[in-house]
Amino acid sequence: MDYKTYIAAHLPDLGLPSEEIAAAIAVPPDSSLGDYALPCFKFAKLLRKSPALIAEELASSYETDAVIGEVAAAGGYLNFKVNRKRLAEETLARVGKEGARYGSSDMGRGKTICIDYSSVNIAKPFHIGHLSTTALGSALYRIFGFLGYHVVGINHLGDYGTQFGKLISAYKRWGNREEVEKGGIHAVNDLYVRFNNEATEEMEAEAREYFRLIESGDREANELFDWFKELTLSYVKKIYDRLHVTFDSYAGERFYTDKMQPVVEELREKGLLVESRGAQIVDLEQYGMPPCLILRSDGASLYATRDLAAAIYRKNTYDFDKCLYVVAYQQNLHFKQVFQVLELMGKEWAKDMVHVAYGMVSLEDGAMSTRKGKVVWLEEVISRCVEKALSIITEKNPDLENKEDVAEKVGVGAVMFGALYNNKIKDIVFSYDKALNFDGETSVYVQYTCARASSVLAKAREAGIRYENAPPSEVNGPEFELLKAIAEFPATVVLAAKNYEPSCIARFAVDTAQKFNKFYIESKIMGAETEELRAYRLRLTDAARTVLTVALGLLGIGIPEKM
RNA sequence: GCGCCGUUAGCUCAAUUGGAUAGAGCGUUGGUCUACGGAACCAAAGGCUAGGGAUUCGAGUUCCUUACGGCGCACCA
Repeated sequence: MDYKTYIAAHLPDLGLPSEEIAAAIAVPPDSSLGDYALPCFKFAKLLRKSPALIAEELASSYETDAVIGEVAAAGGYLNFKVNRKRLAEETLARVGKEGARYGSSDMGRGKTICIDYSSVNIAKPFHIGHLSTTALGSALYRIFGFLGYHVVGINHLGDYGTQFGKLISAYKRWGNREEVEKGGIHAVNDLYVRFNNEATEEMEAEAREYFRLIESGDREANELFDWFKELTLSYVKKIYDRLHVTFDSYAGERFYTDKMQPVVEELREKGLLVESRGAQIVDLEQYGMPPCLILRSDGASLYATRDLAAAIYRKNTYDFDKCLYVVAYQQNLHFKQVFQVLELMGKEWAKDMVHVAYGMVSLEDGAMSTRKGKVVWLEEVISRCVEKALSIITEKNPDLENKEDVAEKVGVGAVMFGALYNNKIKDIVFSYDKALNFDGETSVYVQYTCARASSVLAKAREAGIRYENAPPSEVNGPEFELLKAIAEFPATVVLAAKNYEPSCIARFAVDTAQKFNKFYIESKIMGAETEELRAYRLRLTDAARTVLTVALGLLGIGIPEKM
C-alpha cells in the first residue's frame, strides 16, 4: 500500500494533479503528530485562503476509513495518522510472505544495466583506494538485481599500456621466476616500482619497445604478460571471494584492441575527427570542454578511444538501458568528454551513460604513494579486521562454535560497510582506528542486533511458541517505531538505486537496528504480559531480523546466527 | 587562470530531494548489569549549517558571490 498515493486520491481537488499532491506529502518530524503530512502553503494563493484555514477545512471534510484513521490540522499542515493495526498487519504479512525477497520488485523487468566497477590493473595489488569502486559497484549490482533488472557486472581490466612494457623490462633486468612465484603480485609490483625509481631514458625506450612487442604478438613478451595477468587474476579472485564480489565479464582494455579502428573510422566519416598539434581529436570547445584525444601524434590510441569502443561494444552486446561507470570523481572530465563524443556520433543512448563518481581515499599523512611505500593493502585491512573480530569473540564468547567463520563475517562486513556507509562523493581519510572500531554505527552493531534477535527467536522455538500470524496488539511506542522503519525498506531500496547510493541502505540498517534495540530494551519479548503480546513481539522481532538480513545482504555482508 | 566537487556539534557523518524544534555515532561527563546477549541502553553538554547577498509563505537543501580544501584541464590510464 502506498499511503501517499492513497491520501492524494482521497483529497478533494486542490488544483494540482494527484501525483503532485502525493509527491508533496511528507513525514512529520515527530510521529505523535502523525504518520504523514500535507503542507498546505502552496495552495494558499490558488484558493485565496490561509494555509491554516485550508488545513482545517480539509481536516474536517476528510472522511477517515480503514486505512487512514485520524486527520488533524496543525498550523499549515494537514496531518494523517494511518490505521496502525492495519499498517502493522500488512507490513508483517509482507515480510513473512516475501522473506529474503522483502523489498524486491519487478520495476526493472526487461531492462538491462551494465555496471563497470573495480576494474583492477594487471600486476598491481589491491590497496585501500580500490575498495570504494569494488564495494559500491558490487552493492549496486545486487540492488539493481533485487529490483528485477538484468545486471551485467564488468571488470574493465587495466591491461593495456606502456606500463606493461616497463614491467617486462624490469622483470628481465632484475626479476626471476622463483622470486615472483614466491612473492606473487607484490614481488611483481616491487619490480615495477623499482623501474619507476631507477628509470633512465634508455630504460624508458626499452619499455616502449617491450610494449610494442606485446602488441605485435611477440611470443616471449606475451607469455610474460599472460603470466602476470594470471597472477593478478588469481590474486584478486581471492579478495573478491572474501568480499563476495562477482563479475559477468572481465573484458578489459586489451579486449578492445581490434575494436578501436572502426570507432576511429566512424568518427572520421562523421567529420568529428580533426587534427590538432599532430594528434587526432574531437573538438569540444563549444561544450566548454578541452578536446577529446582520440589518437596520439604517433598514431597510438588513448584511454578515451578504448572507452568509446567499450561503450559501443557494450551497447551492441548487451543492449543496455543504462551503463554505469563506478569510477572516482578524478575522472569527471574524461567521462563527460566520452559521453559528449558519443552524443555527437549520434548515439541516442549516450543519455543512458552514467558516471557514478565517488570520493578519493587518502591516508592520515597525505595521499597514498606506492612508490614511497605509503600504501595500505586491502588484504591487510581485511585480515586485521577479521583478527580483531576473532579476538573479541574469544574474549566475549569463548564457547562459540565456528569462531573463524563468524569472525570472517564480522571482519569482512566491517570493511565493506565502512566503504558504503557515507555518501559516496565524500573523500575518505583511511585510518586503522576507524576501520577497527566496531562500536556504534557499524555493520557489527547491526550484526549484534540480529544475533540478539536470533537468540530470542531460538528461545521461542525451543518453547514451541508459534507467532507467524500473531495479530498486532501493541501499536504505539518502540514497537510502532520499529514497524514503521521495517515498512520503509522497499522505498529505501528504490531510493538507493535511483541515487546510485548504497549508503541509503547502510543507514537504514543502522537506523532500524537502533529502533530494534530500543524496543528490545523497553519491551520484554518472551516475558510479555500476555501470550498475544508475546506472539506479536516475536513476530516483529522476526521481521526485524529478516529486513536487517536483507539490507546487509544487499551490501554483500552476511549475518551470523550467534557472535 | 578556467571547470567540477566539497565545507553541518571537538572529530566522523545524516537530514525523506524546498517543509514543522537540524539528527546519529565517536569522544567527554553522569547513569543502567544476579540478564530475552553490556559489541547494548538512558541522560547531559556540544550548532548563527564556512561568510555575505537573492528567490520563497518556508532554505542546510535552489541561485549569485567570497573564503578555505580536494580534483581536473593535449597526446598516462
